[in-house]
Amino acid sequence: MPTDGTVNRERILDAAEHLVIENGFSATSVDQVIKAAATSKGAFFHHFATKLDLAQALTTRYVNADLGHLRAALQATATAADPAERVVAFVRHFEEAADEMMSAQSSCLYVAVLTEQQLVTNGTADLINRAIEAWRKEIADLLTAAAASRDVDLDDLDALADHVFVTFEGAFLLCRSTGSSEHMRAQLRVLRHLLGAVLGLPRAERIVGNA
Amino acid sequence: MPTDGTVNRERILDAAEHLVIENGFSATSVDQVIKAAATSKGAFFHHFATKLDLAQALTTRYVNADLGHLRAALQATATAADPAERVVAFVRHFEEAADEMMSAQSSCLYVAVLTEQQLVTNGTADLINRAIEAWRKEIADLLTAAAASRDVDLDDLDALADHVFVTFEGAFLLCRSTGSSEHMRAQLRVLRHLLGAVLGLPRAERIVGNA
DNA sequence: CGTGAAACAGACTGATTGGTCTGTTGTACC
DNA sequence: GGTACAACAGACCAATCAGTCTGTTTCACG
Repeated sequence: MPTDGTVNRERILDAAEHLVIENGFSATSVDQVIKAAATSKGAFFHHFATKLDLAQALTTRYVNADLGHLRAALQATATAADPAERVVAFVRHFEEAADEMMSAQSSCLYVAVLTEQQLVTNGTADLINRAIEAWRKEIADLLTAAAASRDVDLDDLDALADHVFVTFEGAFLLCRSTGSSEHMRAQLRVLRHLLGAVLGLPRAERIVGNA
Repeated sequence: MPTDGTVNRERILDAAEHLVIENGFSATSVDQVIKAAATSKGAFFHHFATKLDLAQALTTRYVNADLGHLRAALQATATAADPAERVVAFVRHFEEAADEMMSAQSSCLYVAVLTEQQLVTNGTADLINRAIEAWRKEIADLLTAAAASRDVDLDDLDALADHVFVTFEGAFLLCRSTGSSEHMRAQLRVLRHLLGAVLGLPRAERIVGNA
């Protein structure tokens, strides 16, 4: 093999991810990506057959990172004694990382992908669905344990679990529109309070100890 | 005046709104809009100076419709006796309209606009911000009344009010990704339960009477 | 040391893009 | 009935687009 191509490929993906999140997929031209990655057309189409291929590769990598964050949060809260408190700690974990996350990216790649029907139908949305299902499953498990230990009845567990994803994506859009990134942390905090309330946690435990 | 131009202008906006929500703004060409509206290039650029002008006009109209829905929901629940129950009724109002809304549009124009930085910086996002602020203000008022009547302490009212917008937008994305529109109603239902819980409504009132 | 293939570089191409320009048509008003 | 102007229609244009093609460099392996 000649020089390791994966290095340049990652550089292209880095540049493309930033541009696509910032401007959208169709609004980002291959030439722009090439320029930002300081590479050439030959290199780009050596690594990606078409521009749609780039979207797939981009999303695959992003989904994997996303699932990494999910696993990290599960691991960080695995030691929690009470299942309901673990749910709260799980959300707080992202709350504490919110500002750093928002300074690294102004929005979410999922938003850019799901905006364009061509990316939804070409299979890129399926990659995102895998992430959505993973979040749903893991959070539903956390909620099941919490509901059981507190003896509360949560009538649509999957939908409640999905609400975490919904909050993330909605908060990303709120941040974009207003131009202020602090909404992410604020919305995660709201989510934490709401989940605490529905799980019957005492108010003091919900309010105190903010990130 | 010759034949009323506003009729054709509205036809162009209708066609553009559908295409932009479905495919995104940059992925929608002026030629596509012209074809869908069964009109000509001359007509298009007679009504809109540039393509970005179309985005502004599109968003202005969409925001006004959005604010109309907000006002309608406020009016429909104005008769509610208890302020906390009005909050729940307010959300249920959208819950009942969710399926119809999702069959009319597969996503939200706000998502398409906020995806592209060029639209955020050119002032189109400011139009959306007006809508966001209106929702925040009205819902914060509802929540203030509800919190007072129930003697509960909601520590960040604006953020909690914003969570309604966040839920809508996040649910739109969830629907797009999964391809199933029922998530909108489900997420609004989750929102209703969560708000009911944080306002201290008895569980029976939260669960019973689903849309 | 030669050879084959991966990893580029960049000139080139046909199609599409947003936008312009030159008309033509309809009609309100004098 | 002339005239002025809004409301179109559609040919046209330069720029940009995704993608191709022909080379050149680099290196593992025999």
